[in-house]
Amino acid sequence: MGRHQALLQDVYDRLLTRFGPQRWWPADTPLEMAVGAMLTQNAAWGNVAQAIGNLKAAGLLDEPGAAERLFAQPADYLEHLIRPSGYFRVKARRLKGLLELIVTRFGGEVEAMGELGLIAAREALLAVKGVGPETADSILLYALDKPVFVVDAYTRRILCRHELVPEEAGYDEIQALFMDNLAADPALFNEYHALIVRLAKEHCRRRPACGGCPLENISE
DNA sequence: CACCAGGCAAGTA
DNA sequence: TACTTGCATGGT
Repeated sequence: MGRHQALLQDVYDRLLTRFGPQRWWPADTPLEMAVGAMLTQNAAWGNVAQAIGNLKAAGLLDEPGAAERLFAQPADYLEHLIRPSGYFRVKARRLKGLLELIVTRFGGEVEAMGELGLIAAREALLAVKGVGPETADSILLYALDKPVFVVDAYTRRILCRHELVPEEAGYDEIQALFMDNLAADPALFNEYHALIVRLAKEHCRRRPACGGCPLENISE
């Protein structure tokens, strides 16, 4: 464990006290979670929710057999349904790639990926075009319950602002800060990431300095 | 109107 | 390897 243990725990405690448990990921099934992870890339969640709503209304997320059914749809139909989430042509293609992995290697069951273990599952996910570190880790944590910390743009912004990581820090470096300083607990990582997103949405939207921010005056 | 949102890969030098 | 650009919608 590193030397920022107490600080990161303090930040977590403040966020949890302020906002309460977030109960993430907002999805009914592991497949819906994975689809949402793809669609939310550089997109507002409200738009993603519309896209997911379209998929549900079309019956394409109803288990069992949802992955196979989704995978079987023509590209232009998928594009049409996910259109509100933006980048719809690229995302339809990428979603297809993720579904191919799920269907052909795991019998259409997202959870079955967990049997590979953390390292191998992450590798398999990252091999899919359109799945980068954040998307892979989101699926590992929120669908497979693996102890991985998810780093997103908010996490980076907050850490930089409080000078806990350098501006040029890479994904792995930021992830390591959390994972080297906290117990490898999926429930903790789950809640922590969700709380960071909540903080960013609620508080740090267009505010030069975080007045009244729960993270004011954090120190080592 | 401009700007941004829970990224990622392809193109360029 | 390091930097830049394309992708696209809907809300503020």
